[in-house]
Amino acid sequence: MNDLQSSSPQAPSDPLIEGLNPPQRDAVLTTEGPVLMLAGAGTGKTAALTRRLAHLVRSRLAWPSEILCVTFTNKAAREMRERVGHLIGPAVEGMPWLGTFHAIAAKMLRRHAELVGLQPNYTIIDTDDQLRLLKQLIQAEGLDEKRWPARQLAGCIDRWKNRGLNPADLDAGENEAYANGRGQKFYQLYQDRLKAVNACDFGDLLLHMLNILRTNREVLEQYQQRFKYVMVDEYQDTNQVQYLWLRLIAQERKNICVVGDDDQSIYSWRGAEVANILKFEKDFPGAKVIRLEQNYRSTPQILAAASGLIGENTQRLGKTLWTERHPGEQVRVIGVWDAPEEARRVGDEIERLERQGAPLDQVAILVRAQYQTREFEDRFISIGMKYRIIGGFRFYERAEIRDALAYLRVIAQPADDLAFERIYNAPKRGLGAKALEALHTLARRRGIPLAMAAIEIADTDELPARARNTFLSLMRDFARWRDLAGTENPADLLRNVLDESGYTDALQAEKTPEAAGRLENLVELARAMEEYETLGDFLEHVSLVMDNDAASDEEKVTIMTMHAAKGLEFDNVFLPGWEEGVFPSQRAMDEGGLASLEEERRLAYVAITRARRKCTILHAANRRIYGQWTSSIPSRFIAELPEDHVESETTLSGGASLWRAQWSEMADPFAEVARAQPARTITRGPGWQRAAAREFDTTPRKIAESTRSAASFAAKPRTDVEIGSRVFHEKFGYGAVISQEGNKLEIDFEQAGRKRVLDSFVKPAG
DNA sequence: AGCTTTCACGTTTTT
DNA sequence: CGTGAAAGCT
Repeated sequence: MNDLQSSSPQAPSDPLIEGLNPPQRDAVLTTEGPVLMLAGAGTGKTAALTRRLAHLVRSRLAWPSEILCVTFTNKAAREMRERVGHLIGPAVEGMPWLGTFHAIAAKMLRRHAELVGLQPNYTIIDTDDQLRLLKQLIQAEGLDEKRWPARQLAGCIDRWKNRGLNPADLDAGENEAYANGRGQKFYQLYQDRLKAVNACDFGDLLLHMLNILRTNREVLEQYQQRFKYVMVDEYQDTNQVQYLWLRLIAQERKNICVVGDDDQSIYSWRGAEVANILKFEKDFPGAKVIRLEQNYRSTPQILAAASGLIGENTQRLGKTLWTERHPGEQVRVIGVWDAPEEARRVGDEIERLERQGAPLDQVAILVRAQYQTREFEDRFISIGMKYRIIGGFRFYERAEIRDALAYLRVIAQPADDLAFERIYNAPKRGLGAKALEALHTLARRRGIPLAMAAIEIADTDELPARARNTFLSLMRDFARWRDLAGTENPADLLRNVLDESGYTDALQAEKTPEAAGRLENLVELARAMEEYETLGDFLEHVSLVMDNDAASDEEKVTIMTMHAAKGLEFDNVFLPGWEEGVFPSQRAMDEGGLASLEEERRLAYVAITRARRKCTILHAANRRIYGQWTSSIPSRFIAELPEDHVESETTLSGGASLWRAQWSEMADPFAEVARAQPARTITRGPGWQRAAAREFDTTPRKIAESTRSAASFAAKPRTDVEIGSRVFHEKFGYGAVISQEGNKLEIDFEQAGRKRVLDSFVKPAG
């Protein structure tokens, strides 16, 4: 991001530290001993980190293969590799230990698999497989899966693994977390089952390695010797296993440099422990703490707003960000009547930016929850604004891709029952639940994998002959493909498998647009396989490394969650939905109390600091949540923004009085404050703060008349339209009224089709 | 065996 | 309101 930064007068001799500010140089040159680099948002931490790595190699302190460098995401690892490559050239190829925690742990585990009862070609299963497996176990134990959902169990197991706990390590309390004290039992059953099918889940990669390092002195010493230097990015996101794992490896040489920002810790809900960064100095006594506080990204106005907000948090190491950039514009806060207006408003603003020549790929809308994206999507489609939504399904999560991978998994590893179950009847071969049941029974009795049972069942009279023959011929196909895997490259193997299994034919027979898309995806998958030598190589990459942030060449507005935006930056950032209950999220606060509130605040901080030039925050008085119109008051985070750096505006003129009236009906403490304010300002200030301090219940509540929409408060139902009458609507044109409910009309438009609209938007026609 | 209807449920997400 | 997954129906 900021490779070339304004440098201080004295010219450094080493080009690696040229252009770095003093703390950054310090971080690069302090190679020995523990280092904690506290790097605020936009302070050039990646520049410091990559140059430090390059410095270690260039000055011959370590060979590239002697440096362990861990990141959280593949994207970060890729970026790091690329940037280090620019600095040290092809030597970067010799860095096998630069990667994500999971990729590195998986690589280590391949070497020591037998120590935890696995074979080196173990399969890495994803959450989907994990859930299916757990469901089977729950059913097999005769539990009601509704009462004790597999999701819940999966959540428990994940949390235990994140904390480095094996089944035997659970205490009674933990055991209670699932099905009245059967947590441990199910955890154990699950681990046994995984071992039986020679598989690992994501959590296992780290936990198995930790177990190995804990119990095998030679293995531990081997890694302690090898890694002369350890570096960790986004240290505030490490969970307990990762922490323990790092500590074991680094505790001998103590050359560990961690980089992070406690203010940007937003993943505690998936096991990250801010405590790890807070206690680093205790874990590694004598650690040198380096603060990167010069921000190269945002304007002082944006920075001040964000700093003021995060200052409300109590548990922090504390940093003071500063910048040399020009002041810029204040953060703007806009209040609107409802969510559609919010989307309209953002659309208008972006169109204005566009007219001023701002590139659309420098505009982002960051939301708290995925459902908020729809409103913008709808609006942008109707005004023809180019946009892309980040998130949702990843390439390898699509059904057809997973099916294809399942075929490959059974080829590579016949014991992979989960993969077998996925494709034994895909495409449809007339094998159903009872056929699978028979296989399971046989497999269990003989202690063999399903794929093997599918062959042996031919010699029994368990199933109709037709089903037995189908199994047998399928297994003959697999035998042939397995041979093929030895000679052909993975891509061609896949093409053969898809054709010969009938998978391609089945999709072609569908003749739907979706099926066509699926076929394309499969072609794409085969193409992606071209670069891999062996099937095993490919399978490892697909489960750990394959992501698809499809880089689009077109200029589009980006819509994504605040979480997904971490690490990114945009000239213009829009932050909609800043209302109590939405952001901070009600659910988070219900579950985690004050700690969660602080995490939500950190999320707000992350969101604001994504903006380089202009940050616009919006809040709506009404929004539909789960189909129910819900009224909310502005987020407390808005009140926490320092006033001097904020410019407020509301479009609630006529509507505002209604809005306030609505709140006063409910004896809301803010109603008074709101009424006391001039119409064009947002309700905040001392009154707001006081009210907030009293912990008033700010849960969004259902509007009194549940049958009427919130918008119905804006006007009484109209009497000048009736069923069947012809009306005109600004956007949809002419249409006939089908029904009237409150002030909502259902209209059959001549052009736009059937729609539900507010009666205030239509005029009687002719 | 496969399709339809009903019912519950509903952040954030990487590997 | 929409979606997804489990029972019910043909």
